[in-house]
Parts: sequence; structure tokens; C-alpha cells
Amino acid sequence: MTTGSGTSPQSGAPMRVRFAPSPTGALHVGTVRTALYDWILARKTGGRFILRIEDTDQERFVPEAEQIIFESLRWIGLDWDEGPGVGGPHAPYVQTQRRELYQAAARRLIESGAAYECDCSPERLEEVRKKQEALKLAPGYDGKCRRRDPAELAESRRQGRPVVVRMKLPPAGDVSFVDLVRGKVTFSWATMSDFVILKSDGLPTYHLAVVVDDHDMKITHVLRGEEWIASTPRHVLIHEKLGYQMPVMVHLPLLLAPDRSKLSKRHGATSVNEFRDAGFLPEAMFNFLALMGWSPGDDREVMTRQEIVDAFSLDRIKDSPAIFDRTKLEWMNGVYIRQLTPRQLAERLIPFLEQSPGGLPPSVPRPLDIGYLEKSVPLVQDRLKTLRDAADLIDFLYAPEIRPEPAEVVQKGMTVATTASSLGRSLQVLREAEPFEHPVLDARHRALAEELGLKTGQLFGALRVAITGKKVAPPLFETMEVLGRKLCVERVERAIDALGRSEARA
RNA sequence: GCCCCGGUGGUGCAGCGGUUAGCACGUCAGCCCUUCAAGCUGAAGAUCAGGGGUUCGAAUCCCCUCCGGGGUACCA
Repeated sequence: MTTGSGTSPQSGAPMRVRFAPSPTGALHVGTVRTALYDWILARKTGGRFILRIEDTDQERFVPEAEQIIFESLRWIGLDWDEGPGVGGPHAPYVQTQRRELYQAAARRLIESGAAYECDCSPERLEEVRKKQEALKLAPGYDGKCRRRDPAELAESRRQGRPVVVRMKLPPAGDVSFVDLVRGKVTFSWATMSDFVILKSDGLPTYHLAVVVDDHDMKITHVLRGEEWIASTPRHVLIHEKLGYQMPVMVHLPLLLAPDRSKLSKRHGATSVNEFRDAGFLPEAMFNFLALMGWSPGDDREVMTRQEIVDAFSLDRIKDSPAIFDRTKLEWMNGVYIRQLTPRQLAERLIPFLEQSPGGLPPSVPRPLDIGYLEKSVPLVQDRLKTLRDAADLIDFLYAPEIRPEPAEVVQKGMTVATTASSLGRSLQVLREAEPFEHPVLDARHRALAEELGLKTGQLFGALRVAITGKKVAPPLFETMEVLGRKLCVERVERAIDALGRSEARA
């Protein structure tokens, strides 16, 4: 390390970190931010980045979600060293395939007296909660089954009544743990109650599963969103009772919407897939997300993946929430778009231009000619915030004909007649210019404007509308060069015709 | 309600005991100029949430208040 900025106390030893999403749908940008930090840390320390699927919630399980997770991670460039698809020494990496481990752990906890079985009905639980609410007490399980008769439990089971396993909380006192971002955090056991670790369907809750798996997979650092900080005491308890050592805890600041509430659907796009489809570049997304909750300590913002890995350190993660500013993301995406070569940009643009709604009109034949596109790209490269912006900016290059509005062709201080005659003179230039390249076209038209006593803006403006059909378009003569002599002549002729017809009507 | 974590220009971030409070996005203006961008210059914009302390000195440390967020499930 030559910069020194990236050397944090913990950057030396290889870290084993895991990203453990639930397959419940698309990957939220906040979740991906966590994955990003995991990946960076693993790469930085020569450690391992482990992917684990936490599918213990059968209710919320979405079958396609697993594929979406893989795709999203691959899209943004996070490759995993252990996990689904690649295997590893702690396989399987899908929690529903590991249930024996959790059940064994639950059994050990019951045997040691740290946990107990509970057959309280949902109705009773609801009743207890209501009573507590009425008395303004903290809601929570009252511990009735702590002293449940084993025979009664067995009877419940025989009758098919649901039985869960609950962790027994210490009667009083505080729990503390060290969080790398927030320092020492303390909770009182009184604010919690005996929580479920094994559900009646035999699957573990998050609390048990995470502890068992992180220990089994030898995870050294746990990175997760701040919403987990309040349940960390539960994890401390389970670790303790199982005789496991706690990994280093790192609770990342939440990602908020501009209105400072939790980033959700109503704020627009929230999943990486949506950003990908909206035309954001993965490298821009990587860079932007890395800065959501972390900064290098100097004023750098636009950084390559390698620069981020080099500069990253856990002690520079901030403790206040990060707000997702889409405008700034768009700016950064534009920066990355401008860094591409025309060829690279053309290649990335093709899927966006070829897609049916949002791309070029269906009348434009697919597949697109990459050569023509590559020539067109420099015309709009500086003007793109997202890849999806391109279609609207270059559609006129693909239109079979342009039907300009006569009123828009005529520039300020000109009439239909003077405009038509000026375009007629331009036509000569277009027919004769040799070679048909922008420096020549530019020089000839400047001379023409002077000869006609027009401002360049007047002549060029009229031509722009004739050639592109738009008042706002890329630089005129570069555009003409891409379009070629034949099309330019046709379009200017057509504009003159249109002017003639409008005059006749008037 | 209770518990935990936050609060620096409009926005995102840096600064964490002594700075004219720094950078970026956005906004506005100028330059460039054929429009729009991009680029370059410059400007406006902050009682560092408020109030008390501690200190020679506080955005930085402590306390209170207010505001925001998170948690409080057989969801993760």
C-alpha cells in the first residue's frame, strides 16, 4: 500500500465476509451496497466473499428471486468465492438445505437449558400482547412455557399443534457489544422477551440461522444494515450459549430517500435491476453505491473499482444515514458514459436502442448496424445521462424521412420566402461540397451565411430543423457528415417543398 | 409507549478541540458558440438542529430539548 489511506487496522488479515440476501424479490440498492462492501473487503484483504441464500421464510419466498440475485450481483461485478453455483467447503449455501444444523443447535440449546419448547397458540400470544398494550407494557412473550410439562408438550405435538423453540432471556441486566461503526452499544434485556429461534415448520428464524451459519462458515466480519442493530443482543446471547465467538459486527447506515424516509417503491426505482433497465452503467452504480455511507477521506468521488478497493476501510464508514440522490447518480453516470470509447458506447447502447418500447421505432430494421451507430455516437455522447436517453436523441438519423414543421424551419428575422431561398443555396453547397465532411460543410455554410447577410444562427437553425426535424440537436455539420450527402440533400429539398406549400396556403 | 442510532449551505459528503468551515451535485451568471449538452470561469447559498455547560478556545467533548430514522414478529 503506497497511499496509506487504505490501511486500516483490520485490512491486514484476510476477511471472510458473507452476503446473505433473502430470495423475496429484486435486490434493493441498499442490499447491494452491503454486498459491495463485503466484496471490497474480501478483495482488499485477500479474503473470501461468500454468498448465502437465506430462504427460511417460506411465506415470502419467490422462486425467481434467486436468479435475480445472481444476475444483479454479476451485473455490478461482484463475483462470489463460495456459494450457490460455485460451491465451497461449507456447502450447501442455501439455508433450507441446512435445516439439520439449526435443529441440532436448537436441541443443544434446549438440553443446556438455554432454550425451551413452546406450544402457545397464536391466539394466546395475541391476547397477551393486547393485555400488555392496555397496560402500556412492552409487548413480548410472557414466558409461560418456560415451565411447561414435557407430557403436555408431547400431547400438543400428537394433536398437531404448532410447537416452537424459544430462547430463554437473562432475567435482568444489560448486554453490550462493540460495533465497528458505532462503538460500544448497550441494550437492556428488559426491553426484549423470549424469542423464537425455531419455527413450527422446523425452519430456524433469522436469529438462529445467522449465528449457526456465520460460525460454521467461519465468518470474521458481519456487515448488515443498521436495522439489525437492535436484534444483535439476541445474536450475542445465542453465540454465548452455543460457545461460539462473536464475529466483528459492522452495522451500515441506512439508505434513505430524499424525504429522509426509508427508500421504497414510492420513491421510484429501488432495485438494481430497475437502474440497469433505466440505462445506468454498472461501473457508475458501483462507484455511487460505494459512496453511500463511506468516503475515501479526501475529495475524490469519481473513482475506479480498484481505487475504491485500495482506499476502502471500515473505519471510514459513517454513522449517519446516507440519502440516495438520483440526480447525483445521473451526473455520475454521465461521467462514466463520457469515458467510454465510441465503440464501447455503441455496444452498450444497442440493447437499449433495439428494445421495443423506449428504443428506436420498430420500423428501423434490427439488428442495428454497429458501424453506423459507432459513427453516430460521438454526436450524442456528451448529452447522455443514461443509456436510455439515446433513442430520442438519435432517432432522426434512422428516420426514413423528416417532415419539418414550416413554422419551425423559419428562423427569427426571416420569412418563408427568404428561408426557402437560403435553403436553396445551401442545397448547392450540399451537392458540391467535396469531401462531404464537416470542416468543409462548416466553412462553406459560413461563407454562404455571410453572402446572404444572415447570422450563422439563422441559416444553421433553419438547416437544423430541415435535417433533424428538431430545434435542439447535435452539432449540425457533424450530423450532416454522418447522414451523408444523399439524405441531407433529400431532407433540405423536402423542407423547401414544405415551405412552398405553406406559402401557397397562406 | 419503550429501546437504539442519527441531525454540517437546496442536496450528497469531508472536517471530530484552534480552518476565512472544504469538495461535489444542483441553481444562477459569464466564456465557448449553430441549438442543446459537455468543458472552463465565477457567484449566490451554512446563526455547523436549538438551548445549556466544559475549555483560553467547540461544528468537534458533556447534558437537556426538538426533529428524523430504525427496532420492538413463528419477516428477514
